[in-house]
Amino acid sequence: MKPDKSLLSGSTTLLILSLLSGGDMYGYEMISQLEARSDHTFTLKEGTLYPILHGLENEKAVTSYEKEAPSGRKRKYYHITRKGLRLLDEKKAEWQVFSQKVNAIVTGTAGAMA
Amino acid sequence: MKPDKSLLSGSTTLLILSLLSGGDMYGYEMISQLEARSDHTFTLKEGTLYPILHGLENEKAVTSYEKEAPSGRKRKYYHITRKGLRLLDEKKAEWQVFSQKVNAIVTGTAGAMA
DNA sequence: TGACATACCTCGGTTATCTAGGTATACTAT
DNA sequence: ATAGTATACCTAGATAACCGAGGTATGTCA
Repeated sequence: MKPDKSLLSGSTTLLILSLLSGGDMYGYEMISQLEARSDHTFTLKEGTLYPILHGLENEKAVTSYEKEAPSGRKRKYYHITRKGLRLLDEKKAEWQVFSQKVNAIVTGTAGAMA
Repeated sequence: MKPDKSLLSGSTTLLILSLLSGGDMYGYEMISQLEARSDHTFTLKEGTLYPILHGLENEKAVTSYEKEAPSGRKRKYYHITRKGLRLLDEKKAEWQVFSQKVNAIVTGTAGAMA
C-alpha cells in the first residue's frame, strides 16, 4: 500500500510547467521547490524529472541555458516558451476538470446519480 | 498527447470504492456509472476494472455474489466491507491532500514561495 | 583528505492502465 | 431462424509513467 505515489502520474508535467511559469529554474531546484511547496506531499525524483525536462525541451515547450551559480557551480536553467505556456493552459484545464469530477464522485454529488 | 488518461492513475481504486459506498454494484454498471457521473471525463476500461475488483476482493475490501437480473442474465455484484470503507477513507484523505497541493502549486498560492 | 551536499544524467525494473482478444447470454430486426 | 448488437464477464500481453540505483563531477567543511 504505497501512498499517493501513483496519484502523481499525469500531473508531473503540469507541476513542472507551473513552476517554470513563475520564472526560470534549474532541475535540482524544482525538486526542492516541489517538496517545499507541497509540504512534502510529493517528492519528484530525479529519475522522473530529468527525462521529462528533456522531453519538454524536445517538443520546444521549454528551452535551457547554462549559468554559473555564485558558488561557481554550473546549473542548467529551464525557461518556459510560449508553446510551453499554451501546454500549461491545456494541462491546467484538464486537471481542473478531472479533479472536479473526482471530487463530485467521491462526495456523491455527481450529476447522473442512480 | 492523450488527454487525462494517466491522470486517472492512482485514483481508480478511490473511484470504485466511492461508487460501492453508495450501494452494491456490478462491474459493467460501474463503468457506465463512472462514465455518466463524470460526464465522460473518464472511461474506466474493463481491462482495468476487473483486475482491480479481484484485487480488492483478495484483500477483503469487497465481497461478491451472483444475482440474476430481471432479464435473466447473471450479474456479479460487489459489496464494500468495513475494511473497504476504511480503505476508502484513507484514499479519500490522500486524494484531498494531494489535489489541494496540486491546486496550490498550479495557482501559485503554495506555502513556501521563493 | 574524506565526507557530504549540490547538480546533472541514464538504464533497468516495477506498476498501472489499456488493447485486443475471448466466452456467453439476451434482445431486436430481418 | 439468424444475424447483429448490447450486455456481462474475463485475461494475456503491450505500453507508458515513475522510481531505484547507479554513475559523474564540483564545491564546502572538518
